[in-house]
Amino acid sequence: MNKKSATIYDISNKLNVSVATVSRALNDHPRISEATKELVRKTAKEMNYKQNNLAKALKSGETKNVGIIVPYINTNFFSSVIRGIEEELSPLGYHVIICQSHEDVNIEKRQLNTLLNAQVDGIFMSVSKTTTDISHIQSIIDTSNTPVIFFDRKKDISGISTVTIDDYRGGYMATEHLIKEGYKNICHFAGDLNLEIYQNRLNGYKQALADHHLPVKEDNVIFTGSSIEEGTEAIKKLWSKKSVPDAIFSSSDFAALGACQELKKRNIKIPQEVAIIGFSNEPFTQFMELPISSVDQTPVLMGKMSGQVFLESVKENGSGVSIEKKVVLTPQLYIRKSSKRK
Amino acid sequence: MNKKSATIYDISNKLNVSVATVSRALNDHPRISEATKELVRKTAKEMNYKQNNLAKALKSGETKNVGIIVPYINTNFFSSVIRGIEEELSPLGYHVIICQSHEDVNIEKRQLNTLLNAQVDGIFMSVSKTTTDISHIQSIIDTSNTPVIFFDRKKDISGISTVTIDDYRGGYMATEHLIKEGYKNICHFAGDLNLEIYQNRLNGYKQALADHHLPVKEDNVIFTGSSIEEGTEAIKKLWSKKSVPDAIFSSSDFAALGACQELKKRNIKIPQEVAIIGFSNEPFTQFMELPISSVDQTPVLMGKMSGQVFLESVKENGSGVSIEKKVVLTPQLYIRKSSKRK
DNA sequence: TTGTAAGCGTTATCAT
DNA sequence: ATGATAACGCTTACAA
Repeated sequence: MNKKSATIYDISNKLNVSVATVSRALNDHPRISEATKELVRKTAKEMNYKQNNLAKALKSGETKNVGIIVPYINTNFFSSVIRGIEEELSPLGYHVIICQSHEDVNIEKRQLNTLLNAQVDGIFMSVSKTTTDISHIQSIIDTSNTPVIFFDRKKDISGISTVTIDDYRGGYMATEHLIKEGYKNICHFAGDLNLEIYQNRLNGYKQALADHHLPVKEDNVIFTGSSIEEGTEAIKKLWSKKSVPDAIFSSSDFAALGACQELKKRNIKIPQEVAIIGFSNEPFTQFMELPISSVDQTPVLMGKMSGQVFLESVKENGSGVSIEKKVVLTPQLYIRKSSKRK
Repeated sequence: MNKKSATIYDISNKLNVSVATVSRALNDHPRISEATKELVRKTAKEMNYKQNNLAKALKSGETKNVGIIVPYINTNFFSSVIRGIEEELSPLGYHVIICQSHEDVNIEKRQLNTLLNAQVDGIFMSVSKTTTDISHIQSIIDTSNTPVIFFDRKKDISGISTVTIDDYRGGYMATEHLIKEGYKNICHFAGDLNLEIYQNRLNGYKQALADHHLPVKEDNVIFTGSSIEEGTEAIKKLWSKKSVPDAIFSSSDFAALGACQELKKRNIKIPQEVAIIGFSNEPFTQFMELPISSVDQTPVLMGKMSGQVFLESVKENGSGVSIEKKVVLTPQLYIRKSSKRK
């Protein structure tokens, strides 16, 4: 059995018509008689003909593939964004290629090149924590027509569209919620300020305090990563001081979880003595015996919007113009037991 | 600025050498002088030459893309398997294309065709719950050389390699653990028996009971899906009967969680009155205030092994032979508070 | 060591 | 309505 699939030449030979006719018939070209169309389609099916997309792509320049670069794929947030992109683009015949940067700017750089090399029609990315120099991304804009779309973790590069949530507002909402519940000495677990998202959450936190005439103490801002351990460490550090906070707004759900665990160990009651609210609305936050309040980033929607922005820029590319889009989604506050005193 | 990227013809023109020489120089062909190689490489860089992989793929028949079909991407298990595959294959220049079947055999069928159409070098898949008829998969084997690898949720098709965990053993281990902790009336939340994995877990459960001379009661097997709600429903059903179980082995962590919540509502103490153990070792199981025991499926390893099996079959394809591989991984028991009475 | 030219499977531009 | 042929960008057997 020969597993090499049939080409339009094979059909052309069998039917004694030219390849051009076969190609046109298969593409439902208007100036081909219905009779030959029918005949070609029939024999194509008989011969188990499969169109070679590679050849088509080589001609058209479109691969119908898009690339996505994320730090890691197996977190709820990123896999949900990917799901959104896939669901938006798949019905239009696009395929989604996934790459992980492992939070390493050098890998990110390599993945970017390899995607470009794979001739993708567009690239979606969330930059790594170690991405400070952005020349590798800038150069894509300068040297290729491949549209790049940042989602969530963006950098300011002219010509690149972005889809983000309003992290400032998320920080503001979370903090204001704590204030309204009567907490007065609210501290913040801040993330890596190299990323705008963490800067914005921090700024939202500060502004909410200021707007409600509460002092903004630099001592109340603890820099932590996104791990459980760093959450417990932060509590140890805070509780070694003279004055302890009565609420925590953490920019990471995992750090919030670590804080919960450490507070429990110290027999400190949540939310009576200390309130906690996290960020990302990771699935586990709602499953806990003491469910943790959190700010949802609507990741699937973020993916879908990113897909739409890409489609628009593909359309524009044809018409010569290219407009930079900035989509900002509204975060959703999920208030649970960990921050409800009233 | 012209963003159309340079080809080997452009280099060939500029240097007054043939395209063949350029191609060979770029591919480090042994019979090209070091001088010209150097020259070609230099000007290639200057002209910002990027190899067109499409053209290369059209010639070679290899796209260096592989496809993955999973029910959903945004669960810990599947995204972790994907991560494993990506990490194994990415260093060899492969790209990973993701598709979701949404547990629908018709979508699965379409995705399969579209991947084949995209000329992927291999396909990894975990079949959907609704996949009973497998002719669409069988036909790939018959009509193409594209290797297919099943992971986790497999079907018995000759010629297809599989990477799974020993679900039978997983079920046996979990049940035996409960028995050794002194539980005697153990029930099982079984999944959709259309999938082998759930059949095997059920069989492992039954055998463990039999081996320890405990009665296997059909009443103690409740069929549930993988949701929290179905877990709570199962408890309601069980506790409406005259005799209630003192332990639950759930084939799903989510159903186990639902059970925990419902038992707690009824003031039934875990693990004193009832023990619970789940399956999959979802992240949330360890974060809970009452951590749930579970059986880990080593998903990242499963992905890596799948990648290796694929690489082997690519190698074999060249040599004409094709050996069907069956990799079976050992599940890991994670014993936590929810099932420790002693 | 380097050049010529065919071929991978399509689509599109001319003709007819 | 259909055919001949060039082109997409690359690799490679055959020549020189």
